[in-house]
Amino acid sequence: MSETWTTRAEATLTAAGHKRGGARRALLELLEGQSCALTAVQIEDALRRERRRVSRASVYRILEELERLRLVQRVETGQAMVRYERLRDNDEHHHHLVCDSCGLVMPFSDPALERAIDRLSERVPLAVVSEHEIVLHGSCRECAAA
Amino acid sequence: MSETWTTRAEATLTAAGHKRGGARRALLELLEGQSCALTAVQIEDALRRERRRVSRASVYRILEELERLRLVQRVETGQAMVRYERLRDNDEHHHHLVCDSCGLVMPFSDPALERAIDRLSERVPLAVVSEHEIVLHGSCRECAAA
DNA sequence: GTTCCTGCAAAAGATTTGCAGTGAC
DNA sequence: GTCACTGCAAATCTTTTGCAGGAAC
Repeated sequence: MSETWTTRAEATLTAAGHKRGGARRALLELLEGQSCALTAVQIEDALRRERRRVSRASVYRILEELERLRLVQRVETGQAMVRYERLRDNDEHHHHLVCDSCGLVMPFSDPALERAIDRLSERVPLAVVSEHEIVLHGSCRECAAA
Repeated sequence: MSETWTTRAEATLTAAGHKRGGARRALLELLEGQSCALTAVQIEDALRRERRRVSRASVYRILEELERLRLVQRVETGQAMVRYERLRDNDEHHHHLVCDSCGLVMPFSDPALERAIDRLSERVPLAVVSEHEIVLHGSCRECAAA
């Protein structure tokens, strides 16, 4: 990738008529470095740890706008809180495994599954399929051993 | 199917040490007849329409217990409210399509996709995969035409 | 100077819990 | 008689909104 996600995000935001802001900048940089989805509270805590305190309201407002611009994707894992992660290019697109005992969330990806979804998307009673989300629930190795 | 889901559910509940109760009975019968997932509020409203008023607290408590006993499955569609539906046999197992414009939720099923998930489940870093959930987002035909 | 950005506090929703009375076994 | 079931009201928790001051352009 010749440009980072953050760079692209800032360009998209500018094109959409947004000005720059410190809170949003901090949030973009945080999301850039994440390998998997975080909740709003986790994001707030992570930023606080970096001494870049951002109010919860701003976290939600920024995430909402990033989602609208298709820069961020919501992930629902059945844990009462929505998670967010940056929308990835196809080649690093992933889905999620959830351990229902301890709440651990892990990413996974599977080309065969993506192909099955792509083929399916043509045959389904939606005019447009813009996104898909797959979550596998179960027990992680640690919890299963316990 | 030689026994209904409701019959099986009541047997499971009895085996788990539960007594009978009117609210739960009404809820089981309602879920039996549904073709797709409902929110707790929709369940409460549907029961009220049948003159079988059940308090919201009971709806949630009953659904929670039914989920624990694997009689009901939660479905998250990114609409701020969790949906619930009875857990179906493999041959009527389905997933969900969501129209992000109007909120319509529709079921779909696809054997090829299920096979891909089954194969995948063997290779994934979870000791046990108990369930999976697939949601496709997009625009329904009506919203896309408008 | 105008419009966007942000934090704070309050509000809004969905879901859960405490308690007291009723009902099943 | 005991323990489960239920409704009501209150509490909890996540997410959203209103407002006022500050910053970007």
